[in-house]
Amino acid sequence: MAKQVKIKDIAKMAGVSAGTVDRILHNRGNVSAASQAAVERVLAETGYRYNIHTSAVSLKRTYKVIIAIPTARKGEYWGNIQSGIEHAMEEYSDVNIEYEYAYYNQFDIFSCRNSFAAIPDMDPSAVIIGATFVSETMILCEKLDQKGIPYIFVDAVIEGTHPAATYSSDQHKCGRIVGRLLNLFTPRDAELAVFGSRRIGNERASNSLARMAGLTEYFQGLNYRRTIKESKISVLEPEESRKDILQFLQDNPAVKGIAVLNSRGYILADILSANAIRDIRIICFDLTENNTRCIQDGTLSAIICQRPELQGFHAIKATIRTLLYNIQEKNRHHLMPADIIIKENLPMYKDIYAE
Amino acid sequence: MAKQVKIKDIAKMAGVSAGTVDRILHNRGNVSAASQAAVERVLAETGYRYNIHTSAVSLKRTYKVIIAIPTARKGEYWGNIQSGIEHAMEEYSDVNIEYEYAYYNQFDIFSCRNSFAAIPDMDPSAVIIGATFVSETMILCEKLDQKGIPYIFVDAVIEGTHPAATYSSDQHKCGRIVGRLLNLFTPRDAELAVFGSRRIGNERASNSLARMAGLTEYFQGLNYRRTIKESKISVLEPEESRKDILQFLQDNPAVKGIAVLNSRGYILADILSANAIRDIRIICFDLTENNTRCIQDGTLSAIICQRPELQGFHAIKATIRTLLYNIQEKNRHHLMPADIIIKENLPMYKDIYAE
DNA sequence: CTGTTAGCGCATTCAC
DNA sequence: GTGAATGCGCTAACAG
Repeated sequence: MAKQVKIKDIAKMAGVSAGTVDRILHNRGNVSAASQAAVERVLAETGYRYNIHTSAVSLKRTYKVIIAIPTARKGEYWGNIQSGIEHAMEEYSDVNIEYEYAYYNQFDIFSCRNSFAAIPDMDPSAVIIGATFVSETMILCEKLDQKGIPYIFVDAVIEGTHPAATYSSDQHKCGRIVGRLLNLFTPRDAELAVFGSRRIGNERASNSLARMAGLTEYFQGLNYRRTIKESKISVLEPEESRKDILQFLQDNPAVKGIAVLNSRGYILADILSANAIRDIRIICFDLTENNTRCIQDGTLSAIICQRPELQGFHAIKATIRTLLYNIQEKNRHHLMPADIIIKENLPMYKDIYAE
Repeated sequence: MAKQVKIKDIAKMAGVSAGTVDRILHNRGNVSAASQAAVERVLAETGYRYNIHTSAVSLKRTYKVIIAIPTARKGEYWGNIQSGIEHAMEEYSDVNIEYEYAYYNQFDIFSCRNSFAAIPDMDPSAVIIGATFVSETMILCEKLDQKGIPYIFVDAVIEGTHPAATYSSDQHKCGRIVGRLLNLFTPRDAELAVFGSRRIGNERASNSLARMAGLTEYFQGLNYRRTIKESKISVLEPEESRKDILQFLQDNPAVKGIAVLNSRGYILADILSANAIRDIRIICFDLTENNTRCIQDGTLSAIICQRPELQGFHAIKATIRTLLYNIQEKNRHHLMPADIIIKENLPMYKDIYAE
């Protein structure tokens, strides 16, 4: 509870006026090298940080943050990220920050391309990016890099970019967790299966791949072997997908545990219950409304949840830090924990918000 | 992003001056009934909330929060609650809030009694209570009620008190979770055991009891029966406890899964590994340093964690809300989720803090 | 009882 | 280039 240093104190210590300190703090220029050096030394010594809230009162400019994420409904994964974002915006409503969405359809690469193309001209102070399509995201980031506009990733991190911060989960570790849970939920002699997404190149494919690698690694680390089959679910052709899945199960009657490496576990769960198949355990990702329902009625055994609200919430906090204190943070990559959700602890997660 | 209403706007709308609005906002008195009514109506209509940060700039008084919790080291349960508290205090350092600890020894009822007795005379604006001993806590709360000092519970909620907010977990549900995990980790024909604390009346006994009830209920709900033995661990007499435990295991060789209903699972784990007993699965509570170590080396199978940092963090936020906006919140009881931590997701939880 | 004024930490504007 | 002056939302002290 040491008394906070004020801008006037800094000015006095450096032998200049408050105005000069302010010019340096927000590098507005028009400062002599001598003053610059003197003030910066005092700034470093004291570790001074101005009060963003009182600053906001007199600050004229307002920052505009573009949120580039897929469209989603309330209870879905991206909807939860959005909730966290809006929650944080509300909490920091006294800071002069506006935001605007640049939505895109996560199943449509052209929609993403269009949406992202418009962003650099929206005059953003910063951009929060929920990346789905790798090359589209890289193109956007390159433009932002050129303009010196900071960007922050949620959910996934795209290699080769220069984000100011990232909030995501270690998908490889998530894959290991799924492996362990499958192992727990099924007898050792049962066969297992992994379901990915049908389409490649889009839809957080990199996440799915990392999860797959982790899962595979987990089973390789065991001192015994388990049989693991592979198949896919197609969201776009549900009827065909349904037939494929039933055929797969008929062909592989020994499969008693299935990992779905995305949020569509409920689709599989619904198909199984519609066909009165009750002895197959399913694990998938993301605490969406549909998955919640299936956990409750027991058709889904576990969900891995990566705290989307918290990701959104933190992304805004990081944005504010980046824009207001213009310092580079040492640890830019923040990993969310992977919560294991089963029927017994599900109710405790339902009302919990970001912060 | 609707433009915020300011105190001057309220004054204009109600036909009074800003000074009068301020007097009403902080019920400082010296206001006519007519003005009071007019302003309150506008306040309600607009849903106005003053900016606590700019307020703090001109506010003379400073609030003093007493933190009444058990002493603990950094990595322990109460240490984590304390981290959350200090983290929040740092984040809100611009608001005029001071804090002071009123520590007590969670194993010594007299220490608690002494510590709590001094609190009402410390001139607190609010008190955050980590309750261990029920009657001592009730006595304190009664005094605080009389003085009109708000208090907030973390970790446990004591019945018959009137807290402004509570942050805890549903211990009964936690017990069910432990039951489910025990069931998953052990073969159906194995016997199970539950270890509580030796001393009664203290040490979050109410938490342990609720956990026990939930666990029992879980096993009663199964359509088959499992044998569950009971025993205790004594922290105060470790050597004797060690012998008791080994004796217990010798007497009950069929026991292959043990639930420890508090944070001392590592004690049991250490005893088992010292005696080269490897086929017993242990589950306990709280992500302390010792338990972390045992999860890592595999001697502990799972931990239930109730986000102590988050509890502490939220307790401070609630304190600030209570003191600064003096409104009663509808939902005073906030339940933390119970995270299931196993070897595979442990590393993801290690660095995560409150917010 | 009430409106006015000064001042908090800060950003901005404007003389110098 | 720089300091002094003004205003932001708010509280506090003062005069009526």
